[in-house]
Parts: sequence; structure tokens; C-alpha cells
Amino acid sequence: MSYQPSKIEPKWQKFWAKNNYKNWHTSDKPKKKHIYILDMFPYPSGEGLHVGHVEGYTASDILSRYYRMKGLEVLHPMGWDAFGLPAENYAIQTKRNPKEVVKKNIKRFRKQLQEMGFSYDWQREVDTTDPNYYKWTQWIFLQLYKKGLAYEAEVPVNWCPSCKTVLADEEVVEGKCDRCGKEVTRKNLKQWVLRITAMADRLLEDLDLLDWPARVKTMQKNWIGRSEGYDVEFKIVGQDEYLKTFTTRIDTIFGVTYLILAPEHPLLEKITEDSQRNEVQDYIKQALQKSDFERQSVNKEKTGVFTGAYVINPANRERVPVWVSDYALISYGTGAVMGVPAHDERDLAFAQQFYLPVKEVVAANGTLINSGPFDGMPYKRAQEKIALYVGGTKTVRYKLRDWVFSRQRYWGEPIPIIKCEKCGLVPLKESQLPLKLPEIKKYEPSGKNESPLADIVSWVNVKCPKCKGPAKRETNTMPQWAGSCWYYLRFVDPKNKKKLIDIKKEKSWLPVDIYIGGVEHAVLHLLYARFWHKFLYDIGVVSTIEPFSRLVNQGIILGEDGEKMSKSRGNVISPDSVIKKYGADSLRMYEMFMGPLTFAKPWNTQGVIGIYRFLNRVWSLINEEKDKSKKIKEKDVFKMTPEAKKKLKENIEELEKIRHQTIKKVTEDIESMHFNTAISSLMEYVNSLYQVPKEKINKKHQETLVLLLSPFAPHLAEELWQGALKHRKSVGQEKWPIYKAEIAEEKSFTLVVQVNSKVRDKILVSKGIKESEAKKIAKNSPQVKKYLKKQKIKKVVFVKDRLINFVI
RNA sequence: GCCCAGGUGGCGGAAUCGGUAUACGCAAAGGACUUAAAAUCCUUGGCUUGUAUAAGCUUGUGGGUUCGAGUCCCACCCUGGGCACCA
Repeated sequence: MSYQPSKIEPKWQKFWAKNNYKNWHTSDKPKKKHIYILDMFPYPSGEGLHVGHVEGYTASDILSRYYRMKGLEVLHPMGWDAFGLPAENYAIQTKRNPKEVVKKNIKRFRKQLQEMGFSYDWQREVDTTDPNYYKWTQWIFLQLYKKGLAYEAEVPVNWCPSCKTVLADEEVVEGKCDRCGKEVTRKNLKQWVLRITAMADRLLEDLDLLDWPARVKTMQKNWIGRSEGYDVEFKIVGQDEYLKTFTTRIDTIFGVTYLILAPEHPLLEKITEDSQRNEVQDYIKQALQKSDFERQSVNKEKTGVFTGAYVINPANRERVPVWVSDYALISYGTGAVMGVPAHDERDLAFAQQFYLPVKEVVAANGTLINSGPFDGMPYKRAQEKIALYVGGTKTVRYKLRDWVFSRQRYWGEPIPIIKCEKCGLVPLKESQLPLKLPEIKKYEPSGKNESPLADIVSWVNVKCPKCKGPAKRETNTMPQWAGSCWYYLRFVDPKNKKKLIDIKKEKSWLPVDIYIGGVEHAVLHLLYARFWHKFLYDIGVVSTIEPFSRLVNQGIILGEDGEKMSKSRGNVISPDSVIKKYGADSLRMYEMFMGPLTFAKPWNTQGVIGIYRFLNRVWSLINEEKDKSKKIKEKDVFKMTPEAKKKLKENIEELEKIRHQTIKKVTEDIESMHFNTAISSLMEYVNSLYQVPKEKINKKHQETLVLLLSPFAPHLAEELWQGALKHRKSVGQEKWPIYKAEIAEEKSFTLVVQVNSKVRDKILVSKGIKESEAKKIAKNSPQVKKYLKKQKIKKVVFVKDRLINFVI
């Protein structure tokens, strides 16, 4: 019989599913050594699983299967991030109810994951749209509200006209909606906002504790954008007002030649001179009409208008003009900037545009000039002194803004707040959770700055829990990210009715040891989840300060043309079609063999076939009858050096050595996540086994091969283990093979003989050979003799167990 | 513009500490088997010169350190990613 994945794979999937996947179920409170291996759970979109999911999920599955065989208890769960725009937009497109659509999509995703042979603990499955789950998402919101970390505010927000909802800053990419690609506009709306800025310092500092890719840490650092500087006030000439500016370079204050206010600055109106009023008002109007993206696009010409007002520079008492320009942002600092064209690129561009003076105050050597009493002082040291001199206050500012948390959409967690005209905002009682999302007929966004929930009179109108008077429910829903902020906690205790998580269980499993997923979540999910986790730590729900100790980003898989996979390009590879042709094992292994996990790699269908061939070779190595085995002709066998060939023929010990070397290599490579080289070494092992007549291969070799292969190609391994090799247990429950270092070690090595650093000969010698002996052997080589001739040897370099170099 | 990562055969990639560059796989060529094809198995394979022994060159480019550099240092070029008026 030949290797037929379409026959054996469903068979073993059924076998694993027995007793609700009992073999992969983990206890709540692990006793032995344990590890929590987590995938970023998918949005169950209508597209189904794609090859990018398969990549990360295969990597984590290999680790999970490996560590189980090493005797660790492994928590490896899966669930569904099913609220939010992708599912809802798909439902609207196909004119169906989001709930039904999601249910169907989840079913399909689950089936696809099971067809990949992923070893999840399906008893811990969670779904963010299940009321038993989002009850706790709402509960966390209530706690945030009680601690003052959730508040309502009228804020300028990003509005997507196509999705008809508010977006978080993180969801806007290059001025466009991250979901649909439409240009985002700006609106002022009353919104729920989470005070993530309160955690800014901790989110920044604790990055040091994490074993994460440096670039993800850098992205978070930049996103938080901490700057230390000073607030400095400038007195307005002829008025009693002061303009407060924020600067990180107070040492350049003697170089201020103008001041800039953002168009939204509250004092602008008041300070503008009548002669300039029309011009300034026109400018403000224009600026406010522009989208954020337009205003902030780079390399654009600077614009601005003089207000007619002057301020006094507190450092040197000079009068400097006040301008309005949209390169000052109202949302950062004080909305007012001191213009120092000599030492700031943007200020220089502005000054050149409007012929404003440029005054140098820091010399090339870094000491101050034209700075009165501070001349000659190094600029760094001058900062504190100047601050004292001009009355500046030390301030820390962040780029990070509070997180706009409400969405005008149906498909999200309802915010558990009641609005009463008399009592104001009244939170629901915990006993009233979950506040279920009502089933409605019309769930398209209305575009009226409200969620479609606002139209459900029977749901919206309630009695105020406090005064019993008429009141209304909050109709906005939570954003996509809410449910994914804490799902990794629920996996540990998915059925707890009384608590979000039992802290004893949390203590034994958290933090997540290995978290695998795409880099696209570097500042969204990963920052929000850290924020919530720290909050839960503060209120005593969890005992750990960070949720994910180690993060690994898989690289994206490109189409066969080397471009990003997309429907419009027509280069999308569907996992289903690959499974159908070559089986899930080939798909898994190919994706791991393509290259390092973290690299971006182009798909190559021929490569899948290569892996398929390899699995066939494994199959026939173990399955074929001995008499039918390769008609090995001694003369045409070997692809190895003559020495190795001889050894293999004469000495089966060589094969045993390779067996131990392979165990060593595969073990080390799995632990360091070098899956591509682990597979290479399995291939080399199989190639070696093919070099010897079948009857010389003992069962030990076959068993080792199957065990080592089992995390990568679990179906094939199970078939061979329980079939041809006649074992009773699942291969996944066997022990991982061990190697002996002394057997794996090579006894001899190829001594490289160089003359003037050029390789002239290679001689097989035993390991540990001494310099004197090596010298003797090397000098005897006819090749080497040719080069040495009568020349005088100036120097001999000997590297133990490697080479000898004669310098002449 | 700034920051980060990376440039190795026709392709994906391998190569602890500076010590045999190109493992493994794909594609290619030749052979065996077959009526034939597919599949399978075997062999070859960086480039140049050469019948061959062999010699020279080769890890983006140019320098440097070293007995010895894919690996370390300097400069430059290119690709990918991130940030982008954050004062």
C-alpha cells in the first residue's frame, strides 16, 4: 500500500477526537513542569483559514507536541475573536445576521484547524461573542469605570464614513480605515474613553522584562512616545494672558524668533489683532476642514498666518510674533510651540517660508552662544539652569492618547451603563451581567453617530436603577479589541461562573510562556492587553504584571509571485486545496521547511511536492516488505565520500551515530524554533537509512524516525507507529527519544591543511590530534609538499580539531 | 527624512567562537526501470579556464584588521519593515 494522506489523516483525527480530545486536555492546576503555548486566536472571517494562520499554528503545535512528549503539561488552547467589524461587514455583505454568520464561520474554522491535526485542548474553547464570556468583558469595563479609568468625553475622533463608526488611532493607517481602506474624517463626538495614558510609564518600563522581538518593543516605545521637557510661559504683550508652550529643548530658548499656535488653540480668538482677524479666521476654517492625514502629510509646504500679537521671551525679554499654523497640534503638549528655526528642522522650514529670522544659540561644539549669562555652557547642562531662570516647569508628555472605546456598531459587547437625566451615568450591578446584545432585524449602521441599538426602544428605555425614573441604556458597543484583551486568562478557567479567573489557577499557568502571532498586532492588541492585564493586577484579579513573557512573530507567506497574497492578484493559496492534494502533514511540514519562522517567504508549490516525496520515502522505509525493498546495487548507491561509504557498509555503528546526532539536532532545533533545519536533519537521516540495505535497518531506527517526525507530521507518525510498528499507544504519548553525547560525537575529523591560508589538502584524522602529529601528517601530503618545496615556514597556525596553516 | 532588520548558486535557504562557503530542498542535466509516459531509484551540479591532474575567482560594492572574514571595523549601494510635523 502506498502513502495516502487522504485516507490516514481523517482516521487519526477521529482517533484524537475521542473523549473530547482527552489526550490534549490539561488540568487546571498542573502538578508537574508545565508550559503555556498560545496562538493569537483568529477572527472567524468568511474567508476561512489561510496559509498564514497555518504557519504560526503549526509552529506552536510542534512545540506543544514536543513538550508533551518531553513530559511537560502543556496548555495549548484555541478560541474565537468573533466580535467586531470583519464579521459584521461580512454579515452585511451577505445579508445575514452576524450571529448566524459567526456561528457558521466558527464551525468552518474549527473543522479546518482539526483537519490540520492541531493538538488543541478543545475543552477550553472560548468565543468572545458568547454571553458567558462577554459577561466578564463587561465586568472588566465596570471595574475600569469604578476606578475612573473609563470616562465619557467629547473628543475629536476618527470617523470612517464607510464603516460608519469611530476608530481608534491605532486603527487608522496612513489616514485610512484599517478595515475598509476608506479615508477617515474627523468629528467631535461624545465617546467612552479608557485612560491608558495613566499606565504609560509602566507600559514603557516593563517592556524591559519581556523576551519580545526588539522591533515590537521599539514600536510600542515609539507609540507611547515619552518625552521629558519643560512647560514655559510667554507673556502676551498688552494683555494679561500667558501662552504656555512645551519644549524638550529649553536650552534653545534664546533662539526663539516666533511662537506657533495650533488652529484649535483656545486663546487664538482672544489674542488676534483686528487687522489680522479675517485672515486668521479664514486660515482656521481651512485647517479644520482638512483631514488629519492631509494636515499631517509630510514634506508638505508649511502654511500659517500672523496673528498680530506678540509675546515676550522670558529668557531675553525680546518681543516675538505669534503665528497660527497647522503644524502645531492641539492634541499634543500645550498646542503652542516655541519656534527655534536654528535648531529645529520644521521651525526652519516655517521660518524660511515666511522670512522669519534664524538665530543660532548652540555652537557646533554643543555649547551655548547668544544666550546671555549661559554662553559657553554645554547645552545639556544649561537646560536645568535656564528652566530655573525662565520659570519653566519640568513636564513629561506622551504621544499616547487615551483609548477611544465606543463604536457605533451593533456587533460588539454592549457597554453596561445606564444614562439617567437625574442621576447621570449609572453602571449596571454586577449581578445584572451579562447585558445581552438584543436580537434585532436591522443591524446595518445608521450613520447617525449612533449604534443601531439606539432604535430598539424596548431595549434602550429602562428604569434608572437608582431613582427608578425613566432612563436610557448606553447604545454604543465596545471595539474589536475588548474581547481579545483578556482571552488568554479565560483559557485557564473557561467555565468559571463566579469569577473571571481563579487566581490560584492563574498563578500556576500565567504568564503565557510562548505567544506566537503576526507582527501586525504590535501596537494594537499587544498594547491594549498589557494595559488591561496591569489593571487586573492592580485590582487583584491576577498575580502577574505582564501577560506574555515571550513573543514570536511569524513572517508572512507571500504568493508564488513573491507578492503579498491577495484576491485581486489571484495568488492566494488555500490550505484546503493543498490538504486535498498532498495532505495536512505535507502542508505543515512544508510551511516549516520554507525557511526561518520569522522570515517573509514566497510560496512554492514544487516545494510542497518535495516534502510530499520525503514523507513517501519515510512511508516506504517503514512499510515496505523487506524482500520488496530497494534493489540496492552496491555500485550505484552512495552519494557520500568514499570513506563514509566504506564505513556505512562495514559498520552499522555509523548509522547508530547518525541516529544519535539526529536526535540531538532535532531536539535542539525544536527548542530554538529552527524548524527548517530540524527537518533538514530528518531528511539527512532518511537519506542515510536509504544508503544501507533494508535488512540492516533495525526497528530502533524506524522508531526513532517516527518519534522525531511526530510533532511535524502527526498523522503519518501515528499511522506508522500504531500500524506498521504495531504499538498500542498514541505516538504523542510516547517519550521523546534521548541521545548519548558520546555516541553522537564524531571520532574523527577532516583536517584542513592550508598553505598561506589557501586550502591545499584535506586529511581524515582522529579527533584530539596534537599539533606536532598534525604537522607531520600534513607535511607528508604530496599536495602540501608541492607548495612548501624549499620555502621557509615562517609560522604554523594550528586550530585543534580543525586545521593547520603553514605561512611561508 | 529618522529608526530597525537584511543582501550567500537559477530559486527557498544552511554555516556556535572569525577556521572546509553553498547543508537540506526545489528547479536542471544524465542514467536505471518501463512498450511508452508518470512515479520511483541512482549520478552530476557555484563561476571561469582546462581532456584531466589542477589552477584562479566567488557570500551587494569599495576599503581595513587578521595567518585566515559570509561572520569583526569603516564608507557606500540596494531591498524589506516601522515611524512620520509629537515641539
